[in-house]
Amino acid sequence: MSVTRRQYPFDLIEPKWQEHWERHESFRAWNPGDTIPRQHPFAQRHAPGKTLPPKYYILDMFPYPSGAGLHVGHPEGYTATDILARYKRALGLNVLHPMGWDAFGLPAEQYAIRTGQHPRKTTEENIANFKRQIKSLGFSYDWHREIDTTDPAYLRWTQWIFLQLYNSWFNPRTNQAEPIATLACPPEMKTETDKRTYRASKRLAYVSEMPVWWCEQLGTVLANEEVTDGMSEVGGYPAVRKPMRQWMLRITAYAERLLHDLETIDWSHSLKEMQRNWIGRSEGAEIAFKVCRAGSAENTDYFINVFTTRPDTLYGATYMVLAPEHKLVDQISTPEHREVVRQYRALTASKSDLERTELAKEKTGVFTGAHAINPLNGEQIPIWIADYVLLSYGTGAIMAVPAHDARDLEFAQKFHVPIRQVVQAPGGEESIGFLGEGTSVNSGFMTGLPTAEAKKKIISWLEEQGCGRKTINYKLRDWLFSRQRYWGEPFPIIWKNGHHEVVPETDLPVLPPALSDFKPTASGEPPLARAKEWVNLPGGATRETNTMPQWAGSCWYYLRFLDPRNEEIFCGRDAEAYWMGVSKSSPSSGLLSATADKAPSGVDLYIGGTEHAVLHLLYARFWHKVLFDLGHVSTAEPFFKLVNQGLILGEDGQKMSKARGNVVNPDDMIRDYGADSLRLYEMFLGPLEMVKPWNTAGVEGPYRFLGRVWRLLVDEQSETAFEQGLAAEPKKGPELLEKIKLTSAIKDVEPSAPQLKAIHACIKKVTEDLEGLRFNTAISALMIFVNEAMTWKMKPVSVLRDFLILLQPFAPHLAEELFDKLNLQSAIPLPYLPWPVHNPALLVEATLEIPVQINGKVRDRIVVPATATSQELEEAALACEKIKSLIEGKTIKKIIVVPKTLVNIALA
RNA sequence: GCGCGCGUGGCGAAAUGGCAGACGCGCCAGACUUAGGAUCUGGUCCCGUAAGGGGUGGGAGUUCAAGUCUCCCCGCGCGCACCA
Repeated sequence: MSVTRRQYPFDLIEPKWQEHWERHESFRAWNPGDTIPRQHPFAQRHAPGKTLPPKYYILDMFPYPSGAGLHVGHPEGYTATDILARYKRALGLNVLHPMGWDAFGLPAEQYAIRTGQHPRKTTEENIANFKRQIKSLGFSYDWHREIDTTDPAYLRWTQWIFLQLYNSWFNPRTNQAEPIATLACPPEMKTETDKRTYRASKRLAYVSEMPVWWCEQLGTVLANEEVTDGMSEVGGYPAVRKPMRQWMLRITAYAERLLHDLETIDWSHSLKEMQRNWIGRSEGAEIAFKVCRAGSAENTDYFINVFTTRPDTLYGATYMVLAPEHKLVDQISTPEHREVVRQYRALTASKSDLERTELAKEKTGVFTGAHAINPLNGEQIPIWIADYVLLSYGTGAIMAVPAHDARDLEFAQKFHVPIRQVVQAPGGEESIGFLGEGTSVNSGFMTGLPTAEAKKKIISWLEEQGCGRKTINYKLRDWLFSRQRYWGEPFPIIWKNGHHEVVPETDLPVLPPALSDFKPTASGEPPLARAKEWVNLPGGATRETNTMPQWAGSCWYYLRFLDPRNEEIFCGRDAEAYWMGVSKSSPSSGLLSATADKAPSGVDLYIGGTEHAVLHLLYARFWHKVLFDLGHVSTAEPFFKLVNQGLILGEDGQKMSKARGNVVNPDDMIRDYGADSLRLYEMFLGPLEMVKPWNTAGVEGPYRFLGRVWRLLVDEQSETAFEQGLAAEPKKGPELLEKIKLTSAIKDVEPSAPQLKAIHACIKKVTEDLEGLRFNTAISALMIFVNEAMTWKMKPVSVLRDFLILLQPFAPHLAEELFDKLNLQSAIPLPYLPWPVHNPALLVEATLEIPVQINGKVRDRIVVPATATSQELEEAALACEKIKSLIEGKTIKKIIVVPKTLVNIALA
């Protein structure tokens, strides 16, 4: 490829300016209290020593540095944020735009297992490659703030935050996390052991026995998705559910706040919806059913609690179902049913969650022989177990109302359980199988009430009787936080005589031990358990050998960027207050975005893919709220505005993947067209948030546009000389580049009215589009300007200067090169020059062409002075010959005049 | 099944309820040129020689006026999915 003549010498221009920015630390962001060197570009615009201008924190989702390197999807979001970062800098804001590496993770570890190379080594290589690629795109990151989650200086604070979680409990009275020391133990707890156990049960980080899939042959735990029919996907070995000691984080305590606070942040509707869905709040009631003891020798009373969103249908409950794993199954099953129950439970246990929830599966289940008493009418109803009831949701037991629940209906029909209608559907709809709200029937004191009323009434009745209460249930579960992996943060925890204790803060970081074998051990213990001398501490204590999941490092990285080299604290208080605090919009400029006017807090703009819609974004919000409660950060939410860039598909319209062979490598694009063209094309492709297919041929458009910009300013003859010189001595490129002169058509003269109009129209459109994140139409406005300016015989310097400021965020290398050649002796370097402001007066037209419609169809046009009144417009329209002939003999019903826009004549 | 989003030229796409198709790709014609896969100029929604007519997935509605608002249907994408 790449035999065509280059549009302009981007291959010389781009490295030159990248090196320039690096040498001058052009994009270094300054913290309060920093001494800003006088010669730094920032100081040329913002006098050092004075208070910093308002901040703007614009963040990318930092990448996992995989071995595959960047694909063209990465630079989509990165280019968008870079354009905005450069734009906000030009507006005079102090911009924080950092980049780092989310470098713990499974691929590095698996690669290590296969090749015996230490993950540290491959991670370092991958980071170096990612960094080279990202730098070759000319992004204005502050590389002083680069962070790496695997760096001991970073993971130390990840561990520190874990300790904050560990040392806290959630106080439901204050609805926030508080230090564990404030937790009063119940008076009956006398011994230290009791108290410790009680506190352990309340901590935000706690230990729990959890069943996980364990595969003996592979020597590792497997995810649910990796197990089919009790066999491992890989290799087909048997896998068993094995309870293992796991660390959990009490995210469920924050369910309500995580849900509610979504209303305070500016995220897309669909993203918020996904989080709401994940949290899965539903209002209903918990109802206790007493298990019949008729014929039983035991004295114990058993109660089964169910959760229902439809307590109003209690009269319609004709049976109950427990999840097969429910604790009470063994106790309540009658002797003659024990064997079938045992068999059914064994069958269920061998299935993966995936299989159990498979669609279109026939309902299965067995009768336990036991009955429960409906608290409302004393009726005895059979208790079944069935795998359509999940232990993990609600109470793991349901009251089945087949008449008004699709699943219960299916089950009841299959097993011939009675079906009793208790809700009348509105509008004569079929009532059996009706799931909506209607009117209660056959329901005692609820009969005749609409569903909402019936719910209230039954709940207060249940509460009076003491056999039920109103509850809110969440789908959200506590976060399983431990992994049996090597390449992750070790827990800062030690075990003594069966209880856990923290590693003192002063002993952080706890670094992973040196290992040569990263595989899990045969016993199911994490690989860290192999490092005996690391695990065993003096006095019989041992280290926790699980590690944290990959999410840990990304839960707080945006905070470390604020103060990345601080060794005293995870993030300095002043830095946090400045960058995360409410930004004060400058009153002098109307150009600050609407978000600034709405007084946002936290990260001002966060751009990244939808793949993190729930996991990362929910986990990070959770950690942030804990830090907020404990007084370590000043905002309740971390990311004020969040935008998801749309996926870029391959040329075939399919998702880019190695297997399909449709991956486009940015390196190739940069080699053939340059970074500026790639940046421009990525943004020109379509709206940022839309999914859109890549088309390499399409890069030609922006590439030619940049070629036109080059030719708009450069002298043809000196360029020919450059080309010839380069052909003769290719090594002298950089030197020859400096000799290229600008065209003599560029003069320091007053622009003409049309020239002013062209540039001011461009300023207006580009500015408005940047505020609205409409990069594609902003670029189109730049193209329109250049297309017109190409026809000018004389090119005023001031107009080109303004244009280059507008171009700089999009194509920074070319803009810098041409700006440099303009030789304006500007004290302020291009990236810090004030953004131009358009003058509306210059855009006013003297005359307007106004369409004249009849019944909404354009029939003619009139040219009128821009000042024409509605009356004059109407008269001019009616005076047209064409219009006259068309309305001849017809009755005019109405004439609509939209000033400066159109005239529409409605005929009867 | 439920929720959300989207359907506009050959393609990527524009369009505060007010002239549909800006800008770009591709294509066609021409200019310059030894040459063109560089550049420049013109053209390019459909039917029609034209006048004119039709046109934003389909159907209805609101409106002087609908790609845009409302309802129904069809298609595509994403998310959740036995969530009680």
